[in-house]
Amino acid sequence: MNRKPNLKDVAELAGVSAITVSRVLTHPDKVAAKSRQKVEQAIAELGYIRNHAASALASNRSGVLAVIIPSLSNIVFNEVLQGIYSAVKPHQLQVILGDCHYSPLEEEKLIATLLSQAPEGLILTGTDQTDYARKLLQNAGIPVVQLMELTNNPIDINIGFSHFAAGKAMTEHLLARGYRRIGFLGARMDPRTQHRLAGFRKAIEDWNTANNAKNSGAEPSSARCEPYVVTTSQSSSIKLGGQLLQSVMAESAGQCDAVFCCNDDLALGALFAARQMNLRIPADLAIAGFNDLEASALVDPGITSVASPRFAMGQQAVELILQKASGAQTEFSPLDVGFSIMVRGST
Amino acid sequence: MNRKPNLKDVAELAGVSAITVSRVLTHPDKVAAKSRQKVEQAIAELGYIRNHAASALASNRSGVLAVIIPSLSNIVFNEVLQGIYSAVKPHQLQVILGDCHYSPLEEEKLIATLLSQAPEGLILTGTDQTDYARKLLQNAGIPVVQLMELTNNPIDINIGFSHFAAGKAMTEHLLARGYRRIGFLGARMDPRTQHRLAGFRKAIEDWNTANNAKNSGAEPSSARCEPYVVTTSQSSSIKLGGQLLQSVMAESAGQCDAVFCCNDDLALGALFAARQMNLRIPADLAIAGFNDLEASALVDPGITSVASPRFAMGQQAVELILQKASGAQTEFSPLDVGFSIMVRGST
DNA sequence: TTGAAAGCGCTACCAA
DNA sequence: TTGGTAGCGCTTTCAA
Repeated sequence: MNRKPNLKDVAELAGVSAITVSRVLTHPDKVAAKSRQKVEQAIAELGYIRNHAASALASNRSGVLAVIIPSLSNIVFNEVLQGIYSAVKPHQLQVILGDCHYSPLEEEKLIATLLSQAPEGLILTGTDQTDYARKLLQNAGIPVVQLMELTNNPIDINIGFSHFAAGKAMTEHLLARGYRRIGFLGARMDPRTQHRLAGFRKAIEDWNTANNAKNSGAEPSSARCEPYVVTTSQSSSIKLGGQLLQSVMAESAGQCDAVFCCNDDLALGALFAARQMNLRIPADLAIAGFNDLEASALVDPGITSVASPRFAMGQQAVELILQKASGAQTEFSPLDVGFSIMVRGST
Repeated sequence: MNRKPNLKDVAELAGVSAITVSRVLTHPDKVAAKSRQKVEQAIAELGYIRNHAASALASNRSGVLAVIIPSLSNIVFNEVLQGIYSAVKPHQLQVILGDCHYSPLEEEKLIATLLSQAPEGLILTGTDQTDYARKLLQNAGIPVVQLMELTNNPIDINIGFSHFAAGKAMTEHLLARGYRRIGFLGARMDPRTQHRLAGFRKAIEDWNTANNAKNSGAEPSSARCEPYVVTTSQSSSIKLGGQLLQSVMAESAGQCDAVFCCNDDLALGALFAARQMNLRIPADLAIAGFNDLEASALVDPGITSVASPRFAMGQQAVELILQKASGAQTEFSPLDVGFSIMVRGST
């Protein structure tokens, strides 16, 4: 026989019926030890591998979890993925992964494609899906997680933290440290980056308001905090961080005394460039980042950054999907996993 | 109607037969424009999504490409993945990805699992599969790529470069620069790392032999090159690079004048640690790495490193799989993509 | 604990 | 260009 063996072949060899073989594969404990042994031996002998498509069709369970991330090159999503894989492991689930390159339209297409696999659940990054994508997902009848970021209008399950609050908190940290001419370096400007920028602006606005109130009458100009915002749609890289630092220095006529980088890649690039410009850090220039990458803690000085539980978010996403899929009627209000500011020498 | 619409529903609504709808989905050009339009409208109206399992079962084509990498956290494999995804895009293929954590046994299990999806092809990292895994793959009757590394006994298609040659070439570079007390810092010690180490040893052995021949009679000890090898099975990280540098300095009683790190993470860590030890680079200590990460070019001094075409390897793997799957009888001898040494300030 | 029959939703094959 | 028929390999349901 040359074709691949199927259930029936195994059954014949083992001297049982096909369904018994099927049971050995899915509920081994519901089969008598004797039969099970015979079946297992037949499987080994034939090198039988169960046909997933047939199994999925008959059982209406695909055993597939779909995941869409915005970028394969950004290590941040790798950590989320690791969490997802670690949580998936004990359950018989395969992950199919899509990369939407930060594009909601690509994401929409991917969703349509991935849904045809009838996944048990779907994990998305961010909360900015197209209307059509939302509709597709609502009709799909499977648990959906929007990860990394919070929204008050989730499709289904929502796990993340407020990038606005994080951006605001980091800016407040810089203000508290006495920096008053603060630059914001932003690349790619995806929604989460924009929220960080909004938080940055709000913190400065609040500070200026509060400060004006105190010093009313006095010359306000010297007491104001001056924001310098430099952004680009280019995708983020270490190198770009150095370039953006030069831009902000040019724009501020060298007055900028701190930069808040929308991620740690930019921050590292800014740090390297600042060294070459002979700026002392943090005396001449403070540098803050976002994501708390390993390198940020190890460069000298260490870069102050925003940490968030990425691995745990990935795990939670899987767990909540499985809970929901198994019919638990728990209410999943948006789940805020929080963030923390890792203060280091750069600020 | 509450259940999900199927082909038949679409067919009825469009006033055609089921098979015509199927054709619209797979070979739209083989259907009259008029019918096609009706069908497409019906699909949109019902929000129909084709059942992949049924399609795969009936057609015996899964539309799935299986990929196994040793680590999700190592950015090196991300670049390979990006190549794979970019090549897969124009073809209707979904990627299912497994992470075997550098373990051949986990890899074997993953192979068995992934094969049940009847993938059109399978991409593996490295050439160190278990015997059972090899047997599974040989019986699977699908194109298999072993990527990243060369072997003279490939399972099927083999694309990569010689890590031995690269390790040797880098060491020769250090020797040519005049370094004589060279350390090798190795972490995780997967097969490719071991080949790099073997290349390191060979280069030094060759050099000592050649040198002995020239200076026969003279005091050989001062003319010998001294290798210091420090390895650990811990997984690689920037931080670990600093620790290993300290070990090699301790072991060599501070005599070590160059370190070849098995990857750039270690090299970065070594660089940061060397700075804190007030070592001038490359005067007091040369540092060489492997993989040519972005940061290696941007730190000061830049880290000399081995570059390889990772993105292109991923692409090629997909392309050769598709070629082979479509019956092209090309002979695929191991494909050496080569490497290059990026010389920078650190050496 | 085991088995027989039916059918999941789609596509290959052939015929019109 | 279109359609009818059959069947992919498995699991569900029900009965023994």
